[in-house]
Amino acid sequence: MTEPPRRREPTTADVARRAGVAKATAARALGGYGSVSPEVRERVTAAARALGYRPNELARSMGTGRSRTIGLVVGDIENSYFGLATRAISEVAHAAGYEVVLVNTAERHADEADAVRLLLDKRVDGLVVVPAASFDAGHLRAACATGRPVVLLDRRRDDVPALSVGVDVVPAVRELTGALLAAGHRRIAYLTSLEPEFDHPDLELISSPIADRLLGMRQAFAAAGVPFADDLALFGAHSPAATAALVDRALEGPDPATAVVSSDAVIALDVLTRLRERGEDLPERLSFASFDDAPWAPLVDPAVTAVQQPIQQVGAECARLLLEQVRSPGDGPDPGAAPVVRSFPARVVHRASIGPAPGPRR
Amino acid sequence: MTEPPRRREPTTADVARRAGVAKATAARALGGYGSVSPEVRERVTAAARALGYRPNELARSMGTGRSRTIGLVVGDIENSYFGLATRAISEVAHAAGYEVVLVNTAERHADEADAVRLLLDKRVDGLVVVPAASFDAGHLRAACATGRPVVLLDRRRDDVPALSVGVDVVPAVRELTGALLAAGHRRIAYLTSLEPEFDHPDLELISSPIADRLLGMRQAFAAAGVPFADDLALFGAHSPAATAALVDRALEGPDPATAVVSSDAVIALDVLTRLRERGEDLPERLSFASFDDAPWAPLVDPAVTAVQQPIQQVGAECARLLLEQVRSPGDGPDPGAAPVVRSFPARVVHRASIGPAPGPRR
DNA sequence: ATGAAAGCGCTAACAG
DNA sequence: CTGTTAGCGCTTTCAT
Repeated sequence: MTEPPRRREPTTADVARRAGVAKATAARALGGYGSVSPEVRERVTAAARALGYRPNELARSMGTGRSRTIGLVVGDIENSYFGLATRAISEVAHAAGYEVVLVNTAERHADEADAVRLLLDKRVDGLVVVPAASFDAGHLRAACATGRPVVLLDRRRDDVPALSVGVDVVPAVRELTGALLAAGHRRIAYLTSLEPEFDHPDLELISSPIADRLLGMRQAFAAAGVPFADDLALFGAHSPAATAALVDRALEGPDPATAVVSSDAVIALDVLTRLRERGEDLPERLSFASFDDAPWAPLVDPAVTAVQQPIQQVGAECARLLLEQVRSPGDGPDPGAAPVVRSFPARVVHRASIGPAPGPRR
Repeated sequence: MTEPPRRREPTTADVARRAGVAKATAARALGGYGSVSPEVRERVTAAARALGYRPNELARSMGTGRSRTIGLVVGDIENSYFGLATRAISEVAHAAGYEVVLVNTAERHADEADAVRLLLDKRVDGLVVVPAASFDAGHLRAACATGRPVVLLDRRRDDVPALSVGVDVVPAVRELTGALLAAGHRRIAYLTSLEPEFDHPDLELISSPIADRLLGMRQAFAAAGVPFADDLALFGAHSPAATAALVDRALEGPDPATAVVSSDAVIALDVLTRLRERGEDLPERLSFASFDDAPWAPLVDPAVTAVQQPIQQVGAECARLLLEQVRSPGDGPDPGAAPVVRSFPARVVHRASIGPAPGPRR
């Protein structure tokens, strides 16, 4: 039934021999370049089929210098936010005949740098990176310097000459915060998984999405003429336990939060779990909202108000822009020019988890 | 600051010239094989650093015949079940110095076949595939025939000489179904996204996980001496609308279901949404359970009883077995031998969504 | 349109 | 230990 497993895979030379033509001719017919007479092409493809020939893409890439592969470096695929982005990117890439090499860095900067280097060594034609929070972007600048296109996903870096595609959350955050302020909340906690070491004046550089969220909150407070106290901007929600501790911190002490906002859907789950454990009354005595409108948000009790971010559009656009550059080399942004940023607007989905601020507790 | 962007990337030859040694010597020092005197090695690495040399992995792979890359073909990464598997696989692979090329097939058989072929053409060292439901596994057999190791994830195929790693759900399904039967349920609906065309005697071949679920249910019914009516095994829950329609079908008619079980967490969300819309009383008048214990399962109301599947372990083991074969070529299973299967047990997490079967409705 | 031959950047086999 | 010489399988001149 099955043909005897050949030790050596057939090459263009084998096909050429069998078809009685020169190696180059066979290669042309097989590779679909140059020109071959219909008759010869037919003979060659027949020989190829008979031999079970398959092109060696490695060799092909070596000759052409293009691998039809793009690299994707993400902090955490199991966060469905990035899962959706990954899906959109690979969809677009695949439609254009490109493959995606995925590297998960667990948000570790060193792994990210290694990944970028290795992908470049593997000669990917372009790179999509979700940069982990870090002061150092040398690896990204180095990547750009190779001349291969790089696109930043979800996070901007002013110090990297690459375009970036993300979500414009500021207006949505303003709206959300405004709604909370209008409901009488003054003490609003914000939880992010970002490490406390990054709670730093250069936050905009280190993690633009977090900076944007904080910026939107500040703007809303300012518009309402309410002083913004950033003692409730809580960093380090990277695990259920850590998040629980931060929730406790927000809800205890002399001037506790009356509303909690989580920076993504993963944290939201941990926050909600902790709030249940504490027996908090939502939305009567405590309000809650989350970034990322997860599919379960409408189903929990109370249904969670969320900032919905069009991450699939972001991913798709990212891939499109990258492939555009991949196809027209030298078209990348000048290392000197201002970084180009494209963003898609987020919107607030109002649900039941926000209520009027309660009177003093107990 | 930044060195002027070189048009041509430096090669071993450039490094060799600058270090005043032969190309092969430089290559040895850089590639970490053969033997070089410490002194020469130092000189070479210095030259490499000065030139900003980076190895061309493509060329390296071409010479060695190994790409240190494995292919991963999955139906749907945005389903966090496979997202977790992907994460585990890439973790293990990465730790072993392997990269992962990911292809999403949207469960389309043709895309899967193309992906497998293309990955082999790109000379991946091995392949992890979650085979989409299909009668035809020719592409997988062809992959095995190349001699490169292939491991099947989550789904078995008796007609493919590859090992497979999955979840043993049968005992858990028996337990879950037994619990429902003990609670008095007789009409239990099961919803799967598998297309109705696959509701076929060869289900075991087409999609072993679905076959297993049905098998476990049948066993539990048999053990309870209750006839199993498979008119409630509902296929085609591939979209919110389709799922809603199936829920309606299960809950209407002369002999409606009193319990619903969904085949995965994505479907669970759609089912719950529809049940809300219909105003069903859970768990008083209707019971519900799901495969995949999603993180939100404890948070919805009522908390969802679920079959928890150790997909991360499965993914990790899959990668381990694959890499083991990758490293010892010729160690793969004989095409003739019985396929090797490794599986990890699922367990039932009992929560509030299952209650006693109600009396007649209305 | 086809053939011959020269690379792509590296590894590998063989001398010295 | 180091240099020389071939490849790996394909693309790409350059002739013819």
